[in-house]
Amino acid sequence: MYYRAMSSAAIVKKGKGLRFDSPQQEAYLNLWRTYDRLRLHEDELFSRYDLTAQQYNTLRLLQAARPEKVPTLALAGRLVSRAPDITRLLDRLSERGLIVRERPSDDRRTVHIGITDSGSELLTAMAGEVRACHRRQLGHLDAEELQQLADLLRKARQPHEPPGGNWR
Amino acid sequence: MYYRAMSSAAIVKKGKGLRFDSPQQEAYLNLWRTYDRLRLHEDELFSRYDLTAQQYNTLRLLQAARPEKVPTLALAGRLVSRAPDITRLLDRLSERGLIVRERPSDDRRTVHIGITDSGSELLTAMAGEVRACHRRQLGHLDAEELQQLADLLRKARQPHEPPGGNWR
DNA sequence: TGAATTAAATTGTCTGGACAATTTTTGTTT
DNA sequence: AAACAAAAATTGTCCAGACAATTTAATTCA
Repeated sequence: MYYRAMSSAAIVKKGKGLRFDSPQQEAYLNLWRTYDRLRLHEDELFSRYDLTAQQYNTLRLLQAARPEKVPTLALAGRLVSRAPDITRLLDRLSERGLIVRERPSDDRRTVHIGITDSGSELLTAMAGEVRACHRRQLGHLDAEELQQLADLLRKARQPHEPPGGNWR
Repeated sequence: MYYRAMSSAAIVKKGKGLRFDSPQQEAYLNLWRTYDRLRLHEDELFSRYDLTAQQYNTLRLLQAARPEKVPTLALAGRLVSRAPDITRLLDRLSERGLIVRERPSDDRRTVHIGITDSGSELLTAMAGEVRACHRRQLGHLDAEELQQLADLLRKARQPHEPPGGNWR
């Protein structure tokens, strides 16, 4: 009786810190906050190279696909974060000579994207700093914790991945 | 010898899926992707009420502080995501009558923010849907997994929290 | 074959986020 | 007390994200 009458907010209450309405909300807000905090490190690094995290990620995917080229839509599907603005993102990389676009004659609807030598060299030049950044972000967790975290995160988003997704 | 000569990328390689340069990168990219996927649910809900997640979070914090009012800077520090634009965020909420601003006469530098009845009513009206949203996001994890996830996330960001932070 | 449908990318437009610079008020120092 | 420094908020400006609408090309099918 008492329990049923209790507001749901009370369930997670203990001590006198911040409260959450449910364990799901607690997990989600922690996810948000943690992402936001760790992102600051990446942003600082990438902005020194005039890149956004999304742009770097794009270059990284193109590098992994090399020497193949990747259709725009396939690329968009593999990006970490949704990209309704993929065309202009590619415009910016293209203007700097980091990628090339090419319309195949057999299907002129699609555009295939490849990384240029200049793009590859940029990634190589950044590699050390990127690794150092990830160590600053999460170097204080041991191998088992990192594994657990990655596994839990995969499980958390698993129902929300599109059916034929390349993530997973 | 062989191990040292191996490229760091190879360490995480196995099978033929996507590769990561390091366990830290793997964890971080999973964090990013998972946040991005789960965020879509919230965004859909909040946008139906013409709110951003950040705005909703602001109202939620003000509600929790009620009937106290909260100085702008203290509010900014408790928000999930960094808010360099706090003034205009509050402008938008204020124009809709969801919050009130007040300049205390003893320190006219600060502005104290409070939620209005109208703001409270909005939160109440949304409460059910918000809970349902969180269940859709993470309802497939059991209590132990949610706890583990939240704990790991807290530990992951712990070195990156500001010293006197209200988050933690 | 020609019309309708679908696929893929691009463009227009608005809003919010980032960051530097500025204003207003208070505190401090000699 | 005047000058300077610090705190808090606001404003200006630029850029990326969201989302709808449009264009271009390929496929289907009647």
